[in-house]
Amino acid sequence: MDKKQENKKVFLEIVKQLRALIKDEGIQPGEKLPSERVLSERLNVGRSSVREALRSLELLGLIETRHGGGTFLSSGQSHQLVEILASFILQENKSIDDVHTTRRMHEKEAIRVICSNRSLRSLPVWESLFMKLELEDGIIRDLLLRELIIASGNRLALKIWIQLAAYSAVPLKKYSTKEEKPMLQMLLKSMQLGYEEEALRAYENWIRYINNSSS
Amino acid sequence: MDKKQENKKVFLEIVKQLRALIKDEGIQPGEKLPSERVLSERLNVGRSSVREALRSLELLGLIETRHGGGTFLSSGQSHQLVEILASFILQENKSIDDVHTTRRMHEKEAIRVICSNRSLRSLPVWESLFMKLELEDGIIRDLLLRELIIASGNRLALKIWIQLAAYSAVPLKKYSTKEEKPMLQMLLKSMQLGYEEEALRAYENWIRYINNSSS
DNA sequence: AAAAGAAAAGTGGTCTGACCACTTTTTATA
DNA sequence: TATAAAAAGTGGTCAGACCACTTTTCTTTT
Repeated sequence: MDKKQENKKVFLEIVKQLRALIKDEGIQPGEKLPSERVLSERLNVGRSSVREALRSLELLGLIETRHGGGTFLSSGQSHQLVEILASFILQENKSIDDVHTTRRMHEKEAIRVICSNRSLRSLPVWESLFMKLELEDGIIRDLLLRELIIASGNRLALKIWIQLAAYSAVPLKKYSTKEEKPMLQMLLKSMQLGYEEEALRAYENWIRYINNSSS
Repeated sequence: MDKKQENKKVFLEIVKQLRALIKDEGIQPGEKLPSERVLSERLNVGRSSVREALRSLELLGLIETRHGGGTFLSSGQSHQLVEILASFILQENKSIDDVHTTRRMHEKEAIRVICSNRSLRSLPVWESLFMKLELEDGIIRDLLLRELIIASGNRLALKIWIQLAAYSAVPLKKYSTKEEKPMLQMLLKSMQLGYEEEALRAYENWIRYINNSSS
């Protein structure tokens, strides 16, 4: 009775073999994969089966496809996944708020992590951003936030954050305004000094400002 | 020069149409979708194209397929996505730590949210869990954590957390031991009273205990 | 010889038809 | 009525064909 339910799913097997091939071949992100016809021959399966596997990986954002050009291992982030999630999983209205909230959670956590770690606090990138704020008119908001996530050292969190950011991106006003400068400076300085509460407060103020100014 | 780069991707168009069809038809989770051949006819595309779209949705866990039986709207959550993430995205060793860290971040954030909201603090589920701790030998650890995430009200965070929890699940010792009881009681009580710092401290202690006892 | 243009080869995108394996439904039989 | 057999329905896979687009190669022109 207790049948083991041998999960056959040949289609998933191809995905697995593709992964092995990529590893064995040492294909790096951005590089080209063998053509569908070659893969079909190499794996001893039909081309349509190969395509079904490739299409799935494409939806996940793991590969990129150029008509007439070839198939490539994805280098950067993708927004396919988030679009699908958006349309299928997140059907309710509240979902957009959730994306926003979750995104902010990652950012706050990154600030906490950085504040509590001395070597992260003294990363040269903060001083660099501080200077940039002083010299230039504004900086790209997401750029600063991405640096925070990167510095926190959690690559999975970065992956997730990129997806969330891609979805909740604000079309207008990507650059910070003059009004934001003191808040951002406060955030960076507090962080460099390890003042967690003040850094978070500055962050909250900033986000509040962004939300109000965009509405 | 500023070409809009009209994203054509016919393959994604089919996914979109499938979604519309599901909505229009009012197909509920667990129910059957039209057959591939019918879909092919209905959407005016080849069967192979339909399959490519379906395979992608299957990999995402949004549909389930039974050989000879049909295609069904997925009811519960799936673990395909997490497996793919595990094998493709999370290749490094550090990645397991990242999953753990990210998961804990979600849990901590949930605690913060609950503590800072009066109606969430006074949810009957906490008292119920408190009682259960008193009466029974132990409770399922993830059960309590899931309640936290659910209560925090962020459905996206819940989705993500479920995936992370599925991946980082500890095989042994799913149930809490006697030693954990005071920590959990402390966590619940602090939370009910809105003592954020104490709740977080209790949580940290508990997690630390779990990590030590499982290693 | 170098540059420009044209042809060829390579590659993904899609469709059709066929056959197999499995499940569900219908029909025929005991 | 119950059981068994046949049929229909459905997903799984493959092969071939054609199209659209890109890259490479070759030819022509300057």
